[in-house]
Amino acid sequence: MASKHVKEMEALKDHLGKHQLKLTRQRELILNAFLRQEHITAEAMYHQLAKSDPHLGLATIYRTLNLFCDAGLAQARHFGSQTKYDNVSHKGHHDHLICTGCDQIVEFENEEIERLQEEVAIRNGFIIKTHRLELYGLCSRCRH
Amino acid sequence: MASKHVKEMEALKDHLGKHQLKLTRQRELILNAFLRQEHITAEAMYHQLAKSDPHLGLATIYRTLNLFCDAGLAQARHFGSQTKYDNVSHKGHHDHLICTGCDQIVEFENEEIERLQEEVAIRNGFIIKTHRLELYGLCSRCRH
DNA sequence: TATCATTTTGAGACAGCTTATCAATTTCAA
DNA sequence: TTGAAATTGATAAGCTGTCTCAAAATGATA
Repeated sequence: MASKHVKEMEALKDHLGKHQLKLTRQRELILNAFLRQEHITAEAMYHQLAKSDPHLGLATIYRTLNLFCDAGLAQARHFGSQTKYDNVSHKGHHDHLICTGCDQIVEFENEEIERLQEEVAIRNGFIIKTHRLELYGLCSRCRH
Repeated sequence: MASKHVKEMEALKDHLGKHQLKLTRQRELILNAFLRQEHITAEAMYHQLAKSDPHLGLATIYRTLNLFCDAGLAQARHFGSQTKYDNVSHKGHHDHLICTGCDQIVEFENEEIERLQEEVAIRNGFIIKTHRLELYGLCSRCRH
């Protein structure tokens, strides 16, 4: 029954504590559901959780996912008219190649790019927590 | 009076010709305004053009910017709840270092990263038109 | 240049996604 | 246990962007 996501739970509690926020049943519930995903929309999570908790409100899902973003557990990404919430803890960070022709998304990782990002950050006195890299263009099929 | 953006104008005419579309006063007007920007939202362009053309409708701006996307002159990018239209002919991408402590934004460019992005794209059969790279973290002051 | 089928426009209605509102409930420090 | 403060759920409201449609503009053709 106990969650396997102890580290993330601690991170959330830490954030809550630092901001005079409270740990609620809904927040625990949504966190556990969220951590099982790689990325998900609020709407999708709403329907998914409705099976076990029919009275969990959509607004609460949105609020909570945005809270996770503040806490550094999630990252919002806007796609067309929808927002997807990425699970930051999911196997490192993956970047995205996005085809503007067919909306196909290809995920990739590139250590060399990550290393150079780190370098840029250090040069500017920054410590990176997360990043977002999206390459927009046309995939081989959409190029005609 | 004549536009300096001859090449883009030709590209638009070419697209129009191939799709049984017509060249209108509004399309010329919006193209010239658009090409002066690096990126802009439909709303911003609406207000900008309202000064000289009070009766240019917002729907027309949206339709025309989407047309530019189809013609390969523009590229839509979703940013928060808004859509920004990038001027594809504008080269200088600047990427961003964003401090989550004080919201300070530092712009940077890194040719090596750009080169690696290109490499990743090619490996996946993509042709990049634009990209977006944002590094989130803490600046030297906010690190405590 | 006049004709006219076709496309485009402008204005507002409409739709989808997200946030704001607010009374009722829950949390948690004392 | 108590009570101030935060949170929730339901729904209204807000924001972007698209659709509708009558009127106007375009451009191929004569």
